[in-house]
Amino acid sequence: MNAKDKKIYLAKANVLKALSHPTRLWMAEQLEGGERCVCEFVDAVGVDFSTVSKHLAVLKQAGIVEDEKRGKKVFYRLKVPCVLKFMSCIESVIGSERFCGCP
Amino acid sequence: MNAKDKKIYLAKANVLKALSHPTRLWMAEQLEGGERCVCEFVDAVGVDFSTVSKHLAVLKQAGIVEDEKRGKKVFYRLKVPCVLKFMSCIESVIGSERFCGCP
DNA sequence: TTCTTACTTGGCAAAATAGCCAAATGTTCA
DNA sequence: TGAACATTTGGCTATTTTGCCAAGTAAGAA
Repeated sequence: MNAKDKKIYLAKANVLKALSHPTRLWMAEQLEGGERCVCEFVDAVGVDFSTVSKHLAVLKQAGIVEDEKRGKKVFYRLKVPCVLKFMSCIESVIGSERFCGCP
Repeated sequence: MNAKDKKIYLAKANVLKALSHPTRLWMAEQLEGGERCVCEFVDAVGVDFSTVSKHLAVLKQAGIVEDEKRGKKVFYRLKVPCVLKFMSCIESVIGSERFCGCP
């Protein structure tokens, strides 16, 4: 790995890192169904408004989502929808680890 | 998000988290070309032996790679190759952020 | 203009992560 | 057996991440 490679892999890893939090991943998947405002996520996720806002900022900074203010609300939508295409594969990984909902 | 959803998204996020480090992502991609022993990574990455070993342990714990000891060496290989299928998409994300090698 | 709604930002403490060093383990070779 | 090699583990510190609270901003309503 030379310096240029390091930069590229750092950039790629940052995109993955943005998706590697349960709340952020869940929100990104919700956006597959179309744009949502911040308040909708706050209601559904059950954490502080500021926490949701910061999570969305991470996804935005990574280039995964974009936002638009309309009136009092800010709507977020997927900028690069393919980012969730590989979820069936991720599911097969956790499947291979015999993940289940059991206690 | 109920308790079961939380568990599932935590598990999925863990797989992504395992890949969200430049060194681990690079190593996972190298494994697409076939198995490698730890020492090969140490030489290429330029970081401590113990650090490489710990990174590989993270990938293993996530279910992405598996290892096999043969003689003195431990070989790692991809357990779920599809995990890297979405890299072209990740590249399009960093492309959309106008990522380049420039300073 | 003031109030309320819908956010974002700054600050902080707790927890997790990264990478180094030193020590321990397991395997082959002399 | 003992030395050398390949790797893992434990321990430590520096850095990053997370999530809450409080304060700040922007837009529409009264």
